[in-house]
Amino acid sequence: MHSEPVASRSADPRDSRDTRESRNGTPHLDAVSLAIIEQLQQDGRRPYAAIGKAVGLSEAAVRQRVQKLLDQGVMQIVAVTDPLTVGFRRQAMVGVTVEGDVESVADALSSMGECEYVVMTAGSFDLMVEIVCEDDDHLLEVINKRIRAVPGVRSTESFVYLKLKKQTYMWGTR
Amino acid sequence: MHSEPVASRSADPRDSRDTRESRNGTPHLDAVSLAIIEQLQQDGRRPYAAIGKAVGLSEAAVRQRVQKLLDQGVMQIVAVTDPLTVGFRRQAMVGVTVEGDVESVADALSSMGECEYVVMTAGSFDLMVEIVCEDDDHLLEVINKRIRAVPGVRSTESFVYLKLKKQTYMWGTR
DNA sequence: CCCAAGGTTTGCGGATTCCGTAGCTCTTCT
DNA sequence: AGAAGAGCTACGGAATCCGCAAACCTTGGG
Repeated sequence: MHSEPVASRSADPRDSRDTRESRNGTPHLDAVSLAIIEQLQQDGRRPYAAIGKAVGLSEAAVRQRVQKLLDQGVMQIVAVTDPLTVGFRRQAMVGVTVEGDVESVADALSSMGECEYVVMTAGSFDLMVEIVCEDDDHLLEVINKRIRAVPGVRSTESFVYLKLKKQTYMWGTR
Repeated sequence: MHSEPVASRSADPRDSRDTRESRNGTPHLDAVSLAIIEQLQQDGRRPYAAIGKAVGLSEAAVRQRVQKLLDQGVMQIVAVTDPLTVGFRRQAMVGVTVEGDVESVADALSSMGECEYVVMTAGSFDLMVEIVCEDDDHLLEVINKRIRAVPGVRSTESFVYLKLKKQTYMWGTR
């Protein structure tokens, strides 16, 4: 592995101090924080000292930045698995079309524990929702009783998962 | 927080030794390993000793189990973010219909770096693929040039992401 | 120009955690 | 019964984590 600091690309030191907020309210991330995230995408348990060496920062500075990123909700460090491997036998992606306010419907779906992933989209669906369930009965209940009962939901189309082929979080390392 | 061991529900000690393989080749997970995963879904950096206290195992045993889960590919511990927050301006879910062998198409798509998530489904699409790109040009190229060029791809439909509303990995804690 | 204020980084020392390993137990196979 | 293998515990040394005070840098007045 290279010991060359990843962030050395950004010659301008002001990059490291830019904390402006972008239009959607999410904090602006400088090159160093991106490099830290990239390290943790490769291994969420990598020691702070090793990250510091890679990005050109002290151990304590990395620790404080990581803590802030977690506090701000920009990043989370978690274990991820294929739910099918871990006993959740039925999963589905559900496309939802909405009449009226899309965001309020999205909020309603987000509040359901079975909805792991909710995203607003452009196209023939207004929302895409990933559902994780115990079994067929559970999945049926969530889709037909709960989701379709939300005011504003016009229609849904379901895509039941057969097999997860790929799941990565490596986009930082391209 | 409770100090009561989570796994104490499973009274039968044989549960802890069951390492049979299920039909699809993925290892069987006992109640203790599930409890460990659940702990790491809450906080991927939680110390082994704390996990051990929660699941009723020694620190070393937890460490060995975690290492094995990682080696087997059952679980990965990583940082996750909303890519839109981190400079990837265009994402999309793409539904793909296939003629011929679906799995070989899935493998081809999985080999593309921009495809973060590939799943085989039942329904009007054979595959759902999540794409992460830098900008519109990049997204256009991936969908129209690369994905549609894969032998066996009959058609695609794209759903460009407007806003990520929810993203969790907490199904273990329901 | 100078200084105060706020935020970030660094450099510690102590507490905690990580890590390899040896020994024990239990199960399985011959 | 004995051997082999898997999993767990105990334990000590190395590495890491963590809180804190001092130093540093930038900004905005006065």
